[in-house]
Amino acid sequence: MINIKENEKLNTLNHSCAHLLAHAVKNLYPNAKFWVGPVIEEGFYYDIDLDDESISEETLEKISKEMKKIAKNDRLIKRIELSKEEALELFKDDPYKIDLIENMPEDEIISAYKQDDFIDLCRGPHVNSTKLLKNFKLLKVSGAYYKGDSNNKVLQRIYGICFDNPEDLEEHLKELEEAKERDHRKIGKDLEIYMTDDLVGRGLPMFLPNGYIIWQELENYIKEKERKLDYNHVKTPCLGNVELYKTSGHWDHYKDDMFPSMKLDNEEFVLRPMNCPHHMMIFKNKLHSYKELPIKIGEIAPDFRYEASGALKGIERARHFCQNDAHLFVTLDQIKDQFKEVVDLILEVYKDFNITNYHFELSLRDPEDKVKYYQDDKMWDEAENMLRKVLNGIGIEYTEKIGEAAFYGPKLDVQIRPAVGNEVTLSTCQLDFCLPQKFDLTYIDKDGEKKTPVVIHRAILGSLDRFIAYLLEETKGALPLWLSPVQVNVIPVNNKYHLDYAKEIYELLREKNIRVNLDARDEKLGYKMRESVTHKNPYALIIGQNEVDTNTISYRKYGTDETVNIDKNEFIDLIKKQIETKEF
RNA sequence: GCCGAUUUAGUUUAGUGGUAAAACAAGUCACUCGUAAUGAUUAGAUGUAAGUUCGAUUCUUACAUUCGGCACCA
Repeated sequence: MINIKENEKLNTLNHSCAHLLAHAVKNLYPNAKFWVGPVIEEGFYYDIDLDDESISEETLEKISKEMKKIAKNDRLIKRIELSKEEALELFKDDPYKIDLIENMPEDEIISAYKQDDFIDLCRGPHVNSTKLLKNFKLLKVSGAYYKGDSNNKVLQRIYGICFDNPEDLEEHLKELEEAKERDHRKIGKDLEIYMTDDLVGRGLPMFLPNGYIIWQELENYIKEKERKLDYNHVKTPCLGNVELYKTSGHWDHYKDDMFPSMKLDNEEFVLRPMNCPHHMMIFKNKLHSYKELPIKIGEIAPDFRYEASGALKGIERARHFCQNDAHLFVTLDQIKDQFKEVVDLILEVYKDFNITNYHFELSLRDPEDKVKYYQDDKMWDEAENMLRKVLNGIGIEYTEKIGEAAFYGPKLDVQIRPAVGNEVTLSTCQLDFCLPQKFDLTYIDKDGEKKTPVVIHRAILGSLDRFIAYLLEETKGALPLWLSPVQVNVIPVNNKYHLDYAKEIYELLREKNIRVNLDARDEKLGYKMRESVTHKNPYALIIGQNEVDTNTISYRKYGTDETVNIDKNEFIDLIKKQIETKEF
């Protein structure tokens, strides 16, 4: 997908198109006031204040027509330079522009661009005529909070994109349509991976047999990796006493995002939103020597969060999800190695799944934010610097994000972009000096003194739910053999003559623990082949007279159209090997 | 949660202020078939609750769902 922002030519074009949009809106809504209209990766948008009026998708058509009309008239786009004082005078009726201008440095030369009678404050640059702005499309309209703050007024945001020729525009629109086909919500429904139901509840997806096979394979896969690294897996309850979360600090920070508490007898419980406190208590269950550290406690743990209704998205973000969670209890000296071990594990897993389209973000606190973050500057500086050092040592590229840290510590996040929508975090690794203190965790050091361990929180597959969403989108539902719900689909050519032999093959594969389906329906081969392909079964076995006569099988691999005739056992060896190596 | 849209059969979609149309899937029957759809046939639907109306699936309102964004994301 093209990145408009980073393409110099298209960036300018889209920027000018945003002005064209504003111009058209001004013509149609003389009272409209304009906030900002930046270029983004996906094109451009403009935030507009229409008082109490809001723009519907129908209105978008009208605006689009008006834009075309202006563009056709070939207006010159002229740059005007102003002093701050002049700018304030020129835009005196527009509080949004005043806001922008007032935040500019005193001596800056302020520029504005004029086309016809429409003038807008802008740094530029722009194309020099509106006639170049022909190949655009207004994509969507939405509300957006002024300055991104949900306490502020909602402005109307219109998104669009502009190209310099109609072919590219059409190509882009086609790509957007194709992305919808890749959406895990569509694939998840088509391939019966998961379902939802209003009666069960909003944001509570249920994994169907196909989905749960993928789930179990992933669970086995990651647990095996973790066992090799001396993780110990535990199983803890999905709810906990409110006091547990008051102790950790989560209650103060997140109580509104948790399912409300339940009071019973003399206790008050909540469904747990994360697992750290439970694992802290497991560490605390007995006295530890420095010799035991690092202690690694892992769990495939179900969590519950009362996500805002607008945030829900299939199995990518739901109100119930299952984390591939672990907490590493380490000494100060071990942080570096253990953190590196986690990052290496992430990289190894990504290689196994052929995940290449991701980037690292180092999420730091915002030192100005005295509410969200646990207040201990020394602790934070120490943790953040240590992370930087480790990351630079490993030599991975990352971008620093201020104000994105957890309340208890900085973290390294791995971000990926789903088929539709915003970037999401897939994996995370967090450094925490805070919770061990709050829970008063200790170990006995070499010198016989009690010391507080440091905790590394980490999730490699993130949540299994989200990871499956990602896999479905990346593979378009054509999962690798080892993850496929049905690995081999056996199709007799003619039930009357070939069903017995097909059954024999079916049983043989089943005995070898291969997930096999026998399509014994009284249908034509073509019909059953078609279904095998639309269900994205990795292998279709064709069993007809040739195969019966020679005691062989014929297979067709998904994505190819050639049929291979092969000995039964040879075929079993072939796919067994593919499954074992987890070929992707 | 906010702004906007959305909701018709198991699924995908059509349509209407007066009997709701189709495809696929499902059932039955016939066909006995070599690599993406054999034919016939049967059954199956207007999210919920109010309102307007002689009459509402269609219009209005509320609620719910889903979608596109915004905000949020331990």
